[in-house]
Amino acid sequence: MSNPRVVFKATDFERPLVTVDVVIFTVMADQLRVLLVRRPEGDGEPFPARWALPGGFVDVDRDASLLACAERKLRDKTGVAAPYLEQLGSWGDARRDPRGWSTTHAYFSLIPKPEAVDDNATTITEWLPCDQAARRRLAFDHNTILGAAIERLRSKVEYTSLPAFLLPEPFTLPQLQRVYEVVLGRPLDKSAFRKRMLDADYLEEAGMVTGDHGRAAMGYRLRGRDHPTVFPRSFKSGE
Amino acid sequence: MSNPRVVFKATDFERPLVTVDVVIFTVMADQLRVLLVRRPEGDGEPFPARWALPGGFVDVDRDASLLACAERKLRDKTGVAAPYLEQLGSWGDARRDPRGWSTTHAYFSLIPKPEAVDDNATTITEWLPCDQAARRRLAFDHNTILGAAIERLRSKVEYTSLPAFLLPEPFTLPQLQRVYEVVLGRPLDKSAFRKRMLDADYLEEAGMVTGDHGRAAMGYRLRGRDHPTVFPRSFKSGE
DNA sequence: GAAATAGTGTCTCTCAGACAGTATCTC
DNA sequence: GAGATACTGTCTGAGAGACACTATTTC
Repeated sequence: MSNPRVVFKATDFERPLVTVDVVIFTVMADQLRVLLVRRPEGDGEPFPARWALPGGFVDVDRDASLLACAERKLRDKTGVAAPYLEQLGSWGDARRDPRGWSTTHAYFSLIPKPEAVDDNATTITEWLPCDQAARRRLAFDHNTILGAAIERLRSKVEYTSLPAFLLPEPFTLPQLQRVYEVVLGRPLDKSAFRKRMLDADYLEEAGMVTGDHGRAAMGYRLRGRDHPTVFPRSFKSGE
Repeated sequence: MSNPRVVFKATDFERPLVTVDVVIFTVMADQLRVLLVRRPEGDGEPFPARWALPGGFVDVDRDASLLACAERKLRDKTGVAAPYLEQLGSWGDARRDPRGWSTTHAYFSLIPKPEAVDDNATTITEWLPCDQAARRRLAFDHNTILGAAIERLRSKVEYTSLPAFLLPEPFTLPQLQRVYEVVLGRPLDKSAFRKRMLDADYLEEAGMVTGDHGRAAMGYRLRGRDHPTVFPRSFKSGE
């Protein structure tokens, strides 16, 4: 469908680069950790050998949508297929990537501690404690993105069931409370915690689980794995 | 910088289209309204003559960043330079634009009722009550985006000072309460409302304002126009 | 003074946190 | 039974909503 007149078409604009990055959190050894990958050192690669968030270009032939692209990248790096995956935001400007005006669509994901470190030989990856990762000088503007992800996570943990996605099912309430405490960085009252979790009615019993010592505990499963539950109030009013 | 070897460079990927759309809210005549623009009818234009959110392609030569691009589009359509502008999210897939795989970075903005409808002759615009706009069949996936914006706004109004950005300064507490009620679609208790607003300490007195009838009221200004204030709790616990 | 609007005081109920007590498991 | 962990009950204090009351303005 060629146009005989000389017309400036909107699609003739020079197009920015389009990428997707995923901030993947888990809890290992009572620490909140994030997955980083090492940038390749090939010719013309930006930020060679720097640590970065997993991500890359949208492939218009393979990816039906941005979300599908994020899912693909998550699957490639962790093997996890049905995680909690939420959009974090987008960043784009002329200078974040030396190859040109570029945009990234950042997602953030919560997964249970991966069984085996799915050692995809092509990339070097590392599960780094969040605070350490935030202090490293990452590639691109990934410090900004990671910072936003941590902030969003910490904030949402105050009033949502998000931490449940960091645990393998079934999990017990004490285990869940521990995860909340790890992410928030402060202890919570057991009684108040249990009241909130059970009143919210987002858990379903899944039989008793016996630990190493002490009394056995009830195991729970999420009632809906697609959306987190929002609690009516925050922990520690006002704080 | 040509490379003698035949190397597939990442930047050789086919690039999606990159656009920015802005959902601009205001309150007029005790109604929450959103700005829509009519799509042009030129040759090859998608969704000719349909209503759409204001937006368009990122111009890599003019726009330093996505935010700057959104600010430009807002300024062009409303003349407002320093509004409340927040990123809403991004959408992108192979089918939302007939011209090809496209992405949009959506922002949402709150502005006081514009003085004069800045009738930029080049585009037809309309301030449409939100609910009506949401029922129209808009161009692209703009119904989805508008829906997300309304949901985000309504949700944030429950626990933030966002509605203050919908009013010209100085405003009185009764005026502010009216805006809250308009956006939330339900009445609020005067006493509780005032306590919340004043306790949050985000307003600064700006002299008495006398209305048409009745007692004069204290006028207020926002202490910080950059970030909204988050209240410790929501209106109507739990609801 | 009446009408209209702005602003305050008080009561009550709910709910989250504190914390102590009870239950059940392993050794 | 001791130690460890899971779970529950009760008290208390803070805070939001309901609602009635007071204050200040115009006519």
